[in-house]
Amino acid sequence: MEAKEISQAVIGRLPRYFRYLGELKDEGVERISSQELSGLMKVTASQIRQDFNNFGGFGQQGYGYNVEYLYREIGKILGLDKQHNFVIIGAGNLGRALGNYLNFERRGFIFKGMFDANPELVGKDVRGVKVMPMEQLESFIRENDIDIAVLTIPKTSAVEVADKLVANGIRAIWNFAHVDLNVPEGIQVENVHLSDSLMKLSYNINRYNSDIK
Amino acid sequence: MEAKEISQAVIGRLPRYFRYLGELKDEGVERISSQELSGLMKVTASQIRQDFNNFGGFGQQGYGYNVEYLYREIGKILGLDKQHNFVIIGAGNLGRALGNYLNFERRGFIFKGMFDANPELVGKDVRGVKVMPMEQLESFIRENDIDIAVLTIPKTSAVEVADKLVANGIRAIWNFAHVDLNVPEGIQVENVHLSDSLMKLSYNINRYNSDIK
DNA sequence: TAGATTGTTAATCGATTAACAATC
DNA sequence: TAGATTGTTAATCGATTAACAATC
Repeated sequence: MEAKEISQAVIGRLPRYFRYLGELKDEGVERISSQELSGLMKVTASQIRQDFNNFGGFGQQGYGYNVEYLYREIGKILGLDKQHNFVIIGAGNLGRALGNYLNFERRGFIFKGMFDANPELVGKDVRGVKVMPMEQLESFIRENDIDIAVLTIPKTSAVEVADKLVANGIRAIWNFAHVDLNVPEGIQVENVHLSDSLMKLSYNINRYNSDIK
Repeated sequence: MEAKEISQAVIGRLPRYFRYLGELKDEGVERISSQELSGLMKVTASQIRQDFNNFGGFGQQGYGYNVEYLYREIGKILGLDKQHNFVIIGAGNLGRALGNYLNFERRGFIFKGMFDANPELVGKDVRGVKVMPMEQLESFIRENDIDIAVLTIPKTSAVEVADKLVANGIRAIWNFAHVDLNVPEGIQVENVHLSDSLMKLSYNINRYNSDIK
C-alpha cells in the first residue's frame, strides 16, 4: 500500500477517539455524527472528519459513523488486533506497577518477562512472571518474540541497555528513563518523561497565578 | 506584567532544555551557542533561539548563552524555584511508585499526603507518609496548602474525586486516570494516559513494518 | 425526494525554519 | 577591529478550521 505518511499529531489523537468510541459502544450507541462526537470530545467536527479520512472513509453521508465499526477500525489502525509481547526492564516500584497493570493485556500487550540488575529482586514474582537477572535479557529477547521493551531503570544504565536491546532485535522501546535514547531508524521509541510532565504542570500553575495578578 | 501567551508547544520543550543544560552544567561547561546545543539536542538552532526569546534575551551576541544562568532562568520559568505541595490519591502500585520517587523533591515538589478508599491500605507507610482514608481528603487539602493532587485511582471514581478537589481549592491535577476531567478555567490538568502512549507505540511498530513490505 | 452529514477542497492560522541586521 | 552569534523579521511549512459539493 502506497499510504502517505500520517502525521504524529493525528496518531496522537487516535487513542482518545478509540476510548470515546469504546465507551459509546458499551453504552449501546449505534451511530454518531462528527457533530455529536465533537460536542462530546471538545474538538471540532472538522478535525474529526479530517482525522478519520486519513485512513479512508469510515462514515456515510447523511448517516454519520457506525460506532462499533469505527471503534474496530481504529483499533486495527493502532495495531490492537495484533499481539505484542513485552518485557519490563527494571523491577523497581514503577516497573512492578506497570507489570501489575492488567488492562494492557486486554489490548493485546502480553507481559512476558521482567529483568533487574539487583540480585535481591531476582526471583521475585510479579503477576506470575519471575524477575530474571540482566544476563538473561539478550537471549530472552531473541528467543521469545519480544516486540517491546519497557525501560524502568535509572538513566545511567538506560542508554547501554537500549543498545543491547537493539542489537538483539527489539522493535520498540517504551522509555521511562529520563534520558534520550539514540536508536537506529526503524526502532520505535516512545518516551514517558514523568518529571517533564510535572514541570509543565508547574509552569501552568505559576503562569496562571501571575496572569490574574 | 503584560506577557503575551506562550504556546504549549514551547512550554513542552522547556523541561528538555532544562535537562540538557543541567547536564552541561554538571559537566562544567560554562557557555554554549544555539548551534552547539542544536547539535546535542537534535533541534534547529533557530528553534532554540526563538524558544528562549519568548522569555526575553538570555544570551549575548558573539558569545552564546551562559549555561548556569540559562539553566537557572529556565528553572524559574518552570516554577521550580517555588515549593509545590502534593498529595497522591490512590495507594495502588502506581501511586506508591510515584510516592517513592525521590527526584520530585529535588525540584520542589513535596509529598505531603496519600489517600485511599480501601481500608486495608489505610495506615500503610509510603516513604514516611501514612495512607489516610478518603474521608480526610477534603480537610487535608484545605489545611495543608496543597497545590497538586496526583490521581492514581480508577477512572470510575476519578471524576467525582476531581470535583471534590476543585471544591476544596486544589490548583492542579496530575491525572493518571484514563478519563478526561472537566475542571473550571484556571485549574490546571496534566494528563498522563499510559495506555494512549502504548497505543501510539503500537501504531508506529505496525506502520513501520507495513512500510517496508 | 428532501434532509442530513460525510468527504474533500480551500482558507486560515500557528509553528518552524531561514535569513540577516544588530551588537557583543 | 573582525568574527561570532544572538535577537528578530520574513518566508515557509504544516496543521486546523471553514465551506460546500457529493451522496446516502
